[in-house]
Amino acid sequence: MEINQLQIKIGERIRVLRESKGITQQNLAAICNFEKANLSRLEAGRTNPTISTLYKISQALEVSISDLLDVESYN
Amino acid sequence: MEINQLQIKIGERIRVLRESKGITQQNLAAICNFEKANLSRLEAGRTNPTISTLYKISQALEVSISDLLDVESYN
DNA sequence: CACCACGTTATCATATATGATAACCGATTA
DNA sequence: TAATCGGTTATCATATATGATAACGTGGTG
Repeated sequence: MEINQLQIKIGERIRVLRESKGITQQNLAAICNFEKANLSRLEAGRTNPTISTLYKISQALEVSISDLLDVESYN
Repeated sequence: MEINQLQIKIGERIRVLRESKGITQQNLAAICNFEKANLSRLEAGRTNPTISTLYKISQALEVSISDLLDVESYN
C-alpha cells in the first residue's frame, strides 16, 4: 500500500469516528489544541502525521491509536 | 501518558520485534532504507515518528502498525 | 595486539509536519 | 439580503523528523 493511501485512510477513519461522536472539526480541533484548518488537512490525508498527533486525536475521541489505523498491512 | 513515554515504548517494541526476528539494526535499516544511526535513534525513543516511518518498519517486520503500538491509551 | 560487528551519539542539511492566520465555499437561517 | 456554521484551501513561519556522515564504545575473535 502506498503511504499516500494510508494517510487518506487514516484521515477518513478519523472523520468517521469524529462524526460518530457528533462533534465538529472545530470541536475536535479545540480539544486537541489544533487549528480547525489543520484538522481539515489531516482528515483530507494531506499530511503524514506523527504518532503524537494521532495520540492526541485518539485521546480526544476516546479510542486507541490502533483504532485510527483500521487499515492494516499485515492483519 | 506522556508523548515521550509513548515514543520510548514504541522504540522498545520495535527493538523486541526486530530481535525476535534475529536481525540487526543494520539489517532492518537497510530493508527500510534508513541509516542504522537513524534506526538507533528511533529505537531509543528520541524522535516522534511519522506514520510512514512506522509503516515501513511494520512492513519490514511483517507485522501491523498496531503491533508496534502495543501500548495503548484506551484499550 | 589488530580487526570486526553491532550499536550509540553527535552533527549538519533538508524535507516536511505543525502552528497560525486569512479568505473562501455551500448550506442554512433570520 | 445578510449572517452564521461547518468545512476547505492557501500561505507563511517555525519546529522537528529524517537523511547522511563521522566518530566512538564494547564485546568478540583472529
